[in-house]
Amino acid sequence: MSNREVADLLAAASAAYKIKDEQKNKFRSIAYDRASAAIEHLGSEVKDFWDDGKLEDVPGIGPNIAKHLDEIFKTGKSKHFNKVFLGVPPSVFEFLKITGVGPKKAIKLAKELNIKSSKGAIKRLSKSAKSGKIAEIERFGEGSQKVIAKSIKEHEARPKERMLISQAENIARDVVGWVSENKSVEKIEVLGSLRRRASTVGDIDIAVATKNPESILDHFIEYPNKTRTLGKGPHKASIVLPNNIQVDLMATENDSFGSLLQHFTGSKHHNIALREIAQKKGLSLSEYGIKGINNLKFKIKNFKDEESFYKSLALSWIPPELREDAGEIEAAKANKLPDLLKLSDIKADLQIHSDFDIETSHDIGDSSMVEIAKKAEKLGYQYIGFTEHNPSQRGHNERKVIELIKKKREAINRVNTKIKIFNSMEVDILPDGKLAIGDKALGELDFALVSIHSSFAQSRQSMTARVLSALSHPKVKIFAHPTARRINKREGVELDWTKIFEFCRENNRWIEINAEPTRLDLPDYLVREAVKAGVTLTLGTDSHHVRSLENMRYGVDVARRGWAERKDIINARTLVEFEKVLKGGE
DNA sequence: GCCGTTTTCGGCCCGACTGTTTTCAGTCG
Repeated sequence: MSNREVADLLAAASAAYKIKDEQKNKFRSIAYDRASAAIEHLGSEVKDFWDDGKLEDVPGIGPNIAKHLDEIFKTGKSKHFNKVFLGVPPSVFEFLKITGVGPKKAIKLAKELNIKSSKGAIKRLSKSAKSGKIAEIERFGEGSQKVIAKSIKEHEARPKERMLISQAENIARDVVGWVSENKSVEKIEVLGSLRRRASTVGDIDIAVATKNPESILDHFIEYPNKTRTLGKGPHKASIVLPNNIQVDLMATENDSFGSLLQHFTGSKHHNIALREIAQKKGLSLSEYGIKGINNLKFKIKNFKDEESFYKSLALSWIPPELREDAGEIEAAKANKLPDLLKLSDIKADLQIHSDFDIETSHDIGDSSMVEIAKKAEKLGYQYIGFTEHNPSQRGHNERKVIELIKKKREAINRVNTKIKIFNSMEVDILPDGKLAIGDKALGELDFALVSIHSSFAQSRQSMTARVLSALSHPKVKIFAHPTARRINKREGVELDWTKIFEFCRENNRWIEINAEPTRLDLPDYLVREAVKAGVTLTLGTDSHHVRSLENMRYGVDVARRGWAERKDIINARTLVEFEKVLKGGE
């Protein structure tokens, strides 16, 4: 069972408790919700925790939930959950997928409309909305009926998919441009997961400092590209853009903008953890500031910036990338936050494809070596690696491959540049773990990257053996886009990361953080594990065009979210240092 | 059902917005 499936199961149990218990035991429902969220945000597989008998190490999972999950992992069934779901029509869990419908409304709809089966439940609900039956239900009405009909349409049109960070940036830039046309904007910032630099973004959150929130919100909901307005109050409004993209805007006075930044940046779990800390100190936290819980004389305290906000809780300022309630609050308390990698630390790009025709069966780049070298100089790099794909296996014996590599070296030598260019190559890891070019050809390279481009579905065990076999060759230094995932398109391969990380640490192999926005691979949660394991990482843009060299910042985002510091990154080292490691390696 | 730097019992984050009523429950972030 995947983390997603376990999280869904626990969330369904939470909903079932809400329906059955009424107010009697609402904290049990909350506990299941928290356990569900904990697993959803868990870095590693919850099944691995179970394998090690450490389910209760997951915060939010206690003896009871652990016992129930144990039964599921062992037998695939659970008497407990069957009992929890008993008496709740399966249609309810379909209805919960619709925005605006929670457990209470879902059960009412199921009962009053007599829709019990999950099969076709949403279709039948849609019919009931059209025939006006929903409006007849007590405490529903014409308004609710309309909203439900609209939400069903959106649900059916496109299941909500998270955007790539690069897409979200573009959309946010447009909306910010529009809102900024209003003259009462004093400050405007994009917050939420985009500010935390998450690899994918769900909703776009924008905060505005202003003396006139009403005028801002009125202007905001007139955004020309919107498909509808979800809601609008005195401080907040939400609109929907094409492809079901939601944009939330919140406006406040300048003197509490710091609190607003903090609140709207999240993450939700980070904020909840902060509020729990505040509560123990007799304080209450909100987007408006901090106030006393039982002390009416204690006036709300405003914060102009985030530093003073965190300081008032005896915490050092926490970089947004770390705000996931994954240990950053404890580290801030102990003044032990990492000194995160910065874009300006990067001295090289170690995955670039030029237009040199290496006669590969994969794709080649669009830009010349000269263009790329010039751009790299502009970015302040000291060295780069050209890593075109290996020549196609068909029609190239080793002699021909060597010829091509030599020809490429001559081309590199003709580039007039101050930076050092390494003659490298991205070599396929074949299904059996062998490399796509021979030993002598590999010997001609300065170093090689290896990566998986076929047979993605191998078992964890054989995939791990396959990769370790490829990494064992002395010329291989980099394991590129290691999970081979394509965001929203292809899941990553299964690997025993503990073994991979250990091998790389012991044998001086570097694991890539591929900065291409559709990959961002190694993913942030595995970067965190790699850093903990003492593995050295490398950043590469996988550029096939000169302008993609700018994507390096997305790779830096991922590194930062994985708590990586300058010392963890090979291409944050100077050329002299890099060459020393390259030689000393093997 | 979970959890502990005042607790193994007694708490459990905070506020906005909507629709339906007329003071609030439900949902969301």
